[in-house]
Amino acid sequence: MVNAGNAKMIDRGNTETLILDAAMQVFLEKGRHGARMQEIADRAGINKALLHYYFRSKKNLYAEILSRVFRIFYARITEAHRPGLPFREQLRLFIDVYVDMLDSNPRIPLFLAREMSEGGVIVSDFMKRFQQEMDPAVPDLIVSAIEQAASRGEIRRVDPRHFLMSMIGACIFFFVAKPLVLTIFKDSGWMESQAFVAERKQAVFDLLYNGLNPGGISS
Amino acid sequence: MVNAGNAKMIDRGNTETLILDAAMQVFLEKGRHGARMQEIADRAGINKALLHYYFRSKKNLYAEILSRVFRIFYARITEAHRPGLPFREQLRLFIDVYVDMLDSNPRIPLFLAREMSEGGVIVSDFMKRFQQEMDPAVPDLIVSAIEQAASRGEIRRVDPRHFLMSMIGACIFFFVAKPLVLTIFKDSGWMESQAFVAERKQAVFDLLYNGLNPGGISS
DNA sequence: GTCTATATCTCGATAGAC
DNA sequence: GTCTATCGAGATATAGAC
Repeated sequence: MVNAGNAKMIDRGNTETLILDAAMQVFLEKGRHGARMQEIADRAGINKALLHYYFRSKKNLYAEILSRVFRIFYARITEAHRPGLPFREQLRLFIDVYVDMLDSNPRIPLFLAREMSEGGVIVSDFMKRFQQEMDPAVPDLIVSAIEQAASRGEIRRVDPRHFLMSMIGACIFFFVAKPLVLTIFKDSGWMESQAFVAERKQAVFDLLYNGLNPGGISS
Repeated sequence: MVNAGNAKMIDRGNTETLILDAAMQVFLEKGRHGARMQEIADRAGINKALLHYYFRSKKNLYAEILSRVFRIFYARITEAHRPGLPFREQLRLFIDVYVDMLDSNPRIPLFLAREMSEGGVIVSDFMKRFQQEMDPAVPDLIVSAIEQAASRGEIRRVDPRHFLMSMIGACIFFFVAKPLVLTIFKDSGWMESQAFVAERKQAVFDLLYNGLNPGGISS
């Protein structure tokens, strides 16, 4: 029997990976409380008992997934930083990478939002750890990029922290509130179109970079 | 016994109101699935059975609360529209009212975000109904305010829909991601301070209004 | 209308065979 | 390691007295 190991070839790698993949799907869709261990087992093609064999509890499994999601999230952001770039291009790159990530993982921001609404302690813990391990941390890099650009006179002087919050908010909002936004602008075809994401990026970039124009208005 | 009615005076109004108030608190804190009927009953000072007497099921009660929250949300936005104002002041007023609302109801955006992550169908339905009932609807008012300002040359020409998304995102982000943001900028005192909200409003206004500057850059 | 008591059900977790 | 069968906690919902 040459094909004796066939069944095993389907779960390339081990059962643990199967579980993690299934758990990620379900937790992303249903959230921490909405997710059902039964459904995770089903999607992994195993049974509930095995879940508890590998991960002691649902809580453990969830923490594992949260860590995974956060790592994806954080890794992508890190890629978006190119130290040598002029701020203009740095900003464009950041928005590009960030929005693309959201577009190909549309459940991540919702997942994190749900986590936030339950206190956000776990995510904040990961963030703290990442900030310590990776030195300098990503937010600090962005902050200093803004400060340097202001010193060079490329942009006006702003509080980098406020700018960061505004930028991320502008990038993320659509993906969190999509159903609502779709209702508001009845023209559903627009937002579903291939061109929309590119358009969105451009609009955000224009607004923000223009907003940093040193020849700007006094408030 | 002159005071025979004393007990009733505590629940000013009827039991239904007591329940709704308690339910709103609990649902806002714990969300649809995290909320417990027992806790709602406790906070209302009654027992579980009575909840089901007034509202047939938890789902019903939740829908009632969702409607309530959305009405608050929508009503505040409506107030922020003054047709005659120059766009600059209109924008400032909008940000002011919106951020104030978020600041005094910090759980609302998280609550709505959670709802979104479960599909957002109910909220979208409310939105649809509101848009039909109130004519013209709030989003349309803002959109046309932007278009008129562009026609007058007060601001550059932008897609009002994109601007709206960016603006709301910039206003709302901090309130949704607060725990995470607090971790990122370790300086906790800053964000807890009395001045922070005013500072945040100003930063968003500056960035956005500057971003609409007609003498802006080409992208 | 309001209460106590309880039915019914769902789900996470465990026991124990293989 | 993986399965079947089941326990037990905790939740919504209902029955029925007052």
